[in-house]
Amino acid sequence: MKKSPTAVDDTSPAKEAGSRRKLTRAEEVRAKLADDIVDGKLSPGMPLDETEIAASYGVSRTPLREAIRDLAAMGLVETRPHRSAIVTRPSPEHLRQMFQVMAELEALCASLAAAHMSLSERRKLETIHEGLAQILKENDPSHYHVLNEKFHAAIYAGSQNAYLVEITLATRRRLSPFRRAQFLTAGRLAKSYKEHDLILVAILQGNRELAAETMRRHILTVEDSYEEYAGLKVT
Amino acid sequence: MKKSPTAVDDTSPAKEAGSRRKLTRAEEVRAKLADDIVDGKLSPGMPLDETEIAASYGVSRTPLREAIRDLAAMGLVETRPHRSAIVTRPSPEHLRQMFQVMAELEALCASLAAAHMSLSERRKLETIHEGLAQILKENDPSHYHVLNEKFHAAIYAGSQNAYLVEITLATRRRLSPFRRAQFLTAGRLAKSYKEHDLILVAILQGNRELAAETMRRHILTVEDSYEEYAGLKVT
DNA sequence: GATGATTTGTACGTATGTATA
DNA sequence: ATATACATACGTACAAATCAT
Repeated sequence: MKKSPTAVDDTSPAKEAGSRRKLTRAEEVRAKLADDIVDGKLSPGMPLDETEIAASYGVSRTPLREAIRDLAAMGLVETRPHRSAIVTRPSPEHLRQMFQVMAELEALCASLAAAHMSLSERRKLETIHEGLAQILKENDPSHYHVLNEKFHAAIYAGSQNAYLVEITLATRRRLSPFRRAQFLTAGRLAKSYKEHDLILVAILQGNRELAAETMRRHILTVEDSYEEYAGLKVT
Repeated sequence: MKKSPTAVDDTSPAKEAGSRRKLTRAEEVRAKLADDIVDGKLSPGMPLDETEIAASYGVSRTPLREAIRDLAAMGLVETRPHRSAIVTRPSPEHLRQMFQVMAELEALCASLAAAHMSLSERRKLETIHEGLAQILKENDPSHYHVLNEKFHAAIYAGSQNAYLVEITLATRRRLSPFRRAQFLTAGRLAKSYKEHDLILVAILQGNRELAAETMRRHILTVEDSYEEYAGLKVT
């Protein structure tokens, strides 16, 4: 596991759990580029020169082009014929819309999880939450981020709906470049943990409405936090 | 407009409204393959031989491979390294999950539309609905289908959320191969129209909850209708 | 289980379209 | 506006992996 800490897994369209089959060059390059975009090493708006990048990864342009096409389908880059692909730079309005949908998707996950999560899944979620409490004490944003992803992923899985998990993760990945800074704003760590606590309780109680509502609020708070950091907020 | 009646538009990842720029070969082939899958000319499980299909379309394997990769990202085909891509054949369980998510996405669209639809959008929706009434009299399933798509698309647009529109349309496209037969079941046309009527009224009244609930029911009824037709239903 | 046939994955050269002087 | 430079789109050849016998 030498992936970057901020990497969102499941870069593949159709993914099997632990299958460690040999990757094609196109898949390798796609994974690397996706990570670089998700954790901000490639900034929104930046053009991706095929020849240049292919050379830098030591592959020909063919697999690189396939990788870029996948990234375009994921929404991470935008392509137009005969022009370089560029890292997606959504307008503030489009970003707002994506956060709104993200909030609803996660709320739906939470609601379904409250209804259908298995006992072992509930225990696992609690364990992750306790881990977050530990990290909170040490005030370590980067470690918090990793476990935070797991907390949310555990709730997605609890929905017992693979398709919902798929589109929720895909949306999360698209938003990742714009959520990175969230834990840098003052006191966000502690607030996030408290929100998680409310969500966890609601899910464990099997209260679907409450789970949905607390999760929705949690996500929209993340958006606020980003806007605050990025200086987009009017407030 | 010589596209097949059942074709779901917006095959492109990033689409501009009326931009009629010259398509690349990869885009042309992708559009054709997507249509063929969506309206069932290519059956789930069928392998797509690259050499064969490339020859049949008169293009080389390079653009064809790019097209297949896009289809894989859309979920219309499944690919595994060094194996032929096959038209996606979801399990009954996975199909159920997709319909569940579809119902929630459309319900969200309807809810947001009830809150935010513009006056001209409302009028357009009414016009479409009246067109459906006309077609209903003539009992013409194929024409009903075309306008039915427009009815739903109009509601998506009314949500004022481009990202929601994007993923809802994408989900609809993925489900299309499994919804084709819905209007063949007895009386489905008339029932569908009545459901639309309830949805329309709720939206025009600005009743978000009711709009969501009537839409959710409508979609799940479509699923039932498919299952009935496909013989999957236990009832 | 090994070997040949078949199909996919990759490299590279040329054609074509875009941007800029 | 025309031409030139440059990046992408596509075709073809070969390598590598799968499958069929």
